[in-house]
Amino acid sequence: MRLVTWNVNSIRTRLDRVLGFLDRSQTDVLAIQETKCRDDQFPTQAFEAAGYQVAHFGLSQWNGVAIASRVGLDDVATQFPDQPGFAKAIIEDDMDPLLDVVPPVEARAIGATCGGVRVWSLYVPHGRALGDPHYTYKLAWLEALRTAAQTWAEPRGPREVPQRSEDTSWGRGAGDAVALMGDWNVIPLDTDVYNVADFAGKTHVSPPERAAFDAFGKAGYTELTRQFIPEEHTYTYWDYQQLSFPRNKGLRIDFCWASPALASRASGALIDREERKGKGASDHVPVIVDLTD
DNA sequence: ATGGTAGCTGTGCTA
Repeated sequence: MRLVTWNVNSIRTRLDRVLGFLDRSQTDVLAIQETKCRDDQFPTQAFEAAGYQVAHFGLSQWNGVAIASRVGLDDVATQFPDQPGFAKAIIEDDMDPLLDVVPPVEARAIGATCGGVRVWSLYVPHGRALGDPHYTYKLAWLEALRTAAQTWAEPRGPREVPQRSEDTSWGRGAGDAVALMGDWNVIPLDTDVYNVADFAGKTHVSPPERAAFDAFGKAGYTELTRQFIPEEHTYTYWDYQQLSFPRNKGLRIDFCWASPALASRASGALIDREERKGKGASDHVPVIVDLTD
């Protein structure tokens, strides 16, 4: 089975390129970020015509996440447990604080079960600047996700031991097969950026962000693209500005953390750098993970 | 020389 994550930077602008990719890539499940539209604006029919079921969560022109699958799509969730919201949105949306003091959850996470794998399409908050409220939000968001992910990876209780011999998942000794895929907006290693000195004092490389990212590893997850693509200066994103792609001034910020039950099935990973070329490219490229059946 | 790109029901915000 082939899983892919891709920040498309507007699904409506990128629809032809996304459908073209699906047509030639043998993708079974595509986790999409930054659809930049509401649910009623999402091109569901185009995906269905291509043979994919699709679930989308979008509230405005910002963020927006989706999962497209040709191996089933069940039990859709549009937020993870205790996912923080962002307080600034209360002010901007002119909501009555007496009626709703809880910051609204943004459209940054969607989960669905596809072909037996619990897939999450995740768009981690950017952070904007060290000390910005959005930076605090980013760290809280990652911590809440890690807490939830840890429970998903735990071995299941005795009552959930499968009774049917053909269900081999229990034999792997771990919980659900979970794929946490998306744009993590964290540069985990100094060698994941063209020149780390340019990021001094900025987001994406700060020790708290890197610790929040590495915490998934401490929770038992494996980052599959690192496992199969250890080469330094291998990027998944290039800014639109200043000829970043021709100059290969990129960042590695799109990843797939796999629970133990999923990691044991991983057979390879690819970063489709070709998708950054030509007119109308997203600033991110598809990141591909392959699993044995 | 403080620019530059792209997308969004946008005259600014987000990345």
